[in-house]
Amino acid sequence: MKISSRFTVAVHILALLALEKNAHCTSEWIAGSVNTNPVVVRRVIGQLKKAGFVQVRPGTGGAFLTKDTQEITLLDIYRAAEVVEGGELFQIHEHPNPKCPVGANIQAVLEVILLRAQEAMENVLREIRLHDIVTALAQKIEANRP
Amino acid sequence: MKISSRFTVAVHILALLALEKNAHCTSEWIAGSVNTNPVVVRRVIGQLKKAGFVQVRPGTGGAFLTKDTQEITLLDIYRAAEVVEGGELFQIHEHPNPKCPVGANIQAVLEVILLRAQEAMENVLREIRLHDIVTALAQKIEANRP
DNA sequence: CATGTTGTAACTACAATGGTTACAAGAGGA
DNA sequence: TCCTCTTGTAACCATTGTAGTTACAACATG
Repeated sequence: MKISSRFTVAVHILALLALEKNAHCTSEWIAGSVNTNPVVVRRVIGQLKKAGFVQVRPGTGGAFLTKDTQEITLLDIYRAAEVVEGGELFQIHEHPNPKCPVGANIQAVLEVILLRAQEAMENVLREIRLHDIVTALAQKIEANRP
Repeated sequence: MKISSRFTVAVHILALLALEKNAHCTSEWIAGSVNTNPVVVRRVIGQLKKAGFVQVRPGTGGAFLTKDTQEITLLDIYRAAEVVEGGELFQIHEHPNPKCPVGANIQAVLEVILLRAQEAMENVLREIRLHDIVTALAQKIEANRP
């Protein structure tokens, strides 16, 4: 099972808000860029609000960033999107037989190793900031200009 | 969504085969240690067979390792268990709007970063061998002896 | 030949995902 | 004031993966 696309959708949304500061970023408009349903966008934005990354103008609508793009790492977004329950990437099979020497100890042995693997992945995400994404996007956009 | 416990079940099974070389390791017996259904065990063993890590005695039954525990890394087992389709950990949302500058470029930008994160995780798994698991288990078993 | 095991199919229950419709509530403009 | 637009949320749906279960033909060995 892959990590839910909620994460990359969240990154997409935040990058959009950063690059289109002056647009009226409604869920409908954002959904047009992501190519999904406005409600899906609102759900993700709800999580980004909870994380304190964005706000939404009441009534008239439109989301905007409330943090500097340097202050948001991909790991922050990953956590905000809640794509892995409890933050634990690996699922260790539960209730192995405690009367079997292997069953009694396998969990403890695996736990430390798999946590290390998870942290290695998260450390890469921690090193990337929204600012880096936006910069890379701006470069590509510039390069593709006719 | 977490990574399927098929992976840790596979590690459990292989460790069991390594530590209990002389036992008659039927799917029923293994299932007793993992605490699951024999058919679940047979399915995982089927994948481990495909990967060339084990064989099963025809007729009489019982699985056994066909590789040295030093030759099997956790990454090998992870791949054999096929816990993430296509080997790609992150799912990038498909078909963003190519007419939007962000939509047209976000996939390319994310792809390289997320692949890097995935590889960091896999590199940790690659460093651990079944032998290390078995050694750690043996130590814990010894320590817990009354 | 009887026994025990495997491999596989088929079915189930359950959960997460992503999409969709619907609608009350709120803010601002005409 | 009323109309319009947007949001937040609930509810529902189809799809998919997971993990467990039953059932059974095929097969080797004692």
